[in-house]
Amino acid sequence: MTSPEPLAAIIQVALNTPLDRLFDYLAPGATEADIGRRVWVPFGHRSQAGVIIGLVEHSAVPEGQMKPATEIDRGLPPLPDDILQLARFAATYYQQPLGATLLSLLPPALKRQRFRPAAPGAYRLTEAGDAHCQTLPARATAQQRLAALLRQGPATPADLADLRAPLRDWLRRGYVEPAERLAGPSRTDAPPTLTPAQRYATETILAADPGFAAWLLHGVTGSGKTEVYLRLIERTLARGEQALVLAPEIHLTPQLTERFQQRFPDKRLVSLHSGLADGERLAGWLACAEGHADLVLGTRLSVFTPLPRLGLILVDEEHDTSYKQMDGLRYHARDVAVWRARQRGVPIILGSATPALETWRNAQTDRYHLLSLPERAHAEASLPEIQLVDTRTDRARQGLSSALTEALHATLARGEQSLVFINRRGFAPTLYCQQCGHISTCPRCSANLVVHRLRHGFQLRCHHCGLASRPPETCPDCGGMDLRPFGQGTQKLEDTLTEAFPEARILRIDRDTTLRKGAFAEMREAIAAREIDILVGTQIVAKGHDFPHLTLVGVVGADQALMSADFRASERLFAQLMQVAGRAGRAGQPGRVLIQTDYPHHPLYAALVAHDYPGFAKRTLKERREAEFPPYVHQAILRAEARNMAEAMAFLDDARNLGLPSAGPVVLYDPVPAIMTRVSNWERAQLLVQSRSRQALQAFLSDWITGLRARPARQIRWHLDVDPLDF
DNA sequence: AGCACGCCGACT
DNA sequence: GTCGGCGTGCTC
Repeated sequence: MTSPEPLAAIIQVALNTPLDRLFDYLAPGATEADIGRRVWVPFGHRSQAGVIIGLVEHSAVPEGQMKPATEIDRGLPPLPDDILQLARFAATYYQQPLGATLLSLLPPALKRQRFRPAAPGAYRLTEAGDAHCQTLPARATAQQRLAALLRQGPATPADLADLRAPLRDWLRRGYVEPAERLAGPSRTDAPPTLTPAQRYATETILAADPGFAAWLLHGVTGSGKTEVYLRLIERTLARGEQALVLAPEIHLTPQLTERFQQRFPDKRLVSLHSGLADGERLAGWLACAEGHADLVLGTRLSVFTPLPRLGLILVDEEHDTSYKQMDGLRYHARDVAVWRARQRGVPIILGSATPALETWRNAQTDRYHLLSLPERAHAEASLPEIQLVDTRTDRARQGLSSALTEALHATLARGEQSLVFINRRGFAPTLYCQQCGHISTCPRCSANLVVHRLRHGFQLRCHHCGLASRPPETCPDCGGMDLRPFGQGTQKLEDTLTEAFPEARILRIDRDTTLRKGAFAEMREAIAAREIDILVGTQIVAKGHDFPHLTLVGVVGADQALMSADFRASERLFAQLMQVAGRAGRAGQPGRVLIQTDYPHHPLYAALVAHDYPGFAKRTLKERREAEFPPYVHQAILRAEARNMAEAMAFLDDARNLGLPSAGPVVLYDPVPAIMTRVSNWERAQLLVQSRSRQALQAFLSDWITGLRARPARQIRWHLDVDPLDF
């Protein structure tokens, strides 16, 4: 009992290298308690941060080769066992080395030797602190002043500038804790009354057996999914547990954060996303890991945050493709979240108006429990009326049909707001020679150059490699003088609208106008303040923002996606149109949606007009089953890039031959050039691998990748994408 | 992935 | 005679 733990001489360290193995270091004095801790070790010719994964007494590494670890960081809490397990799962499932996985889920600040969490925005008294204040002797003048300040509510570091010594002492003794922000004017509005569907969903989940269960909350836009989340979180917090809420985009989190903080003013809320400065992100992460934070709201990366008291996981807009990481560890945060919920034995709720078909099928086969919110939460807000404008008869001029133009006029006349949605930024998608039909293409990519308008003049830009150039004066092919922008982009549509509605205040929202930090928030405020009549925007405006005065949505250029070679394009289009349609008409005003199309009889549009997601899903799933596509099979893609296509294809041919003997039930298709054949002068090819059995695929992949990594791949860049979302 | 070692062309 | 090109090989 009192005997010291045996002195483990050797630690196994995970490091950020592409080498899929651990490295042993001498660390006299290391104990089991150091597992999960950061450690600094000499590696090759420099020093690296690693994570201690295990302790051993003997190593296969020859004695003379083993180096001593430089320093174990015992100042921070170690990564808890469940996070190590979660990382192990993700590394195995997504075929990424454990070291690279672990170090990518650590806040970046922890990978540097010197780091400092940002000072919190404010401090506040804890319950213990409150009690302590009652018993303060009168002569403890500094503490008396501190108590007086803090008992009025949270105080900022500036307020407490001359009280830093007692503050530090109180922090250490747990009388004071960091507060994420000053509690705003504490709104004590009674929570809204639940609709019957909301009440049913809430009560069903609350009444369920404790432990893991996955719920799909399928609710049309405006049906009040967030209110259901809030009720579930309320109970989680009341039990002293932590809730983890994932949201797809940084832009979306401020709105949610505000709403959550207002509802739970005395709880500590942390928001985590990659837009934070390293210090802020570390501070938030530590608050979670140390159990001080009650509610975590974050983008996909926050699924890996240590949470000792985790009691509930929510994934909002679970179908959103930004949950899938597109490089490095190519994980899907929703899927990792489900695994984590099961591991921790807590419920998880996936919310969406248009669930991913994978998720919908899981609900159909009872792996997930389905709960539906079929109506909008406000009795007076009915679903928007979706109409198709047949652009074969009502020809669009400069992108606008007469039906849409009239509707915009009428909306403007009523003093209400409109949104024109077009998923193409820039001025026009191509520059076209009237004489010979030449279209300007990127010299480095197999893509057309997009025309952008600058303050003076035009620019050609490649949306894939970033190349920007001046438009040629004459056609490079035939010398023709008549080069014209062809087609519609947000900028041109903005011009067209300005001309057609000179009296309207028009605002364009796309990635180009929201690059500046805070720009998006300003625009949102301008819209809320009714300083804008017509919005023009890309998908960035489609996602989850409430614009209460918006009653008309026009959709331009949607047909584009119907032509895509990607089998998921129609699923994405349906979700996107449903989402943008949901922007129309919320608080009591009916909404109207006009979609311009050359294919008014396409079944996708028919389902959309009927607000019939289940019908769309049923039909699409049937097609997927017949074509042997996900979710009926599981896929992985081996992608290769080389300076020329032959090399990329040769690498994949070779990889295929390597895999064939052990493929078993796994099908290896022939390598093919990627849809985007060339990007930044790298030619790309891919090899699709699939199986009905996820286990069989997993087993195959791990051997295959090990074999692939073992062979030299000169001049080839390659990676494996498990459960790829695009091709 | 880094980063150094290593063996062949144009420069003070 | 050297600086440096990036091929190849290693990292406890």
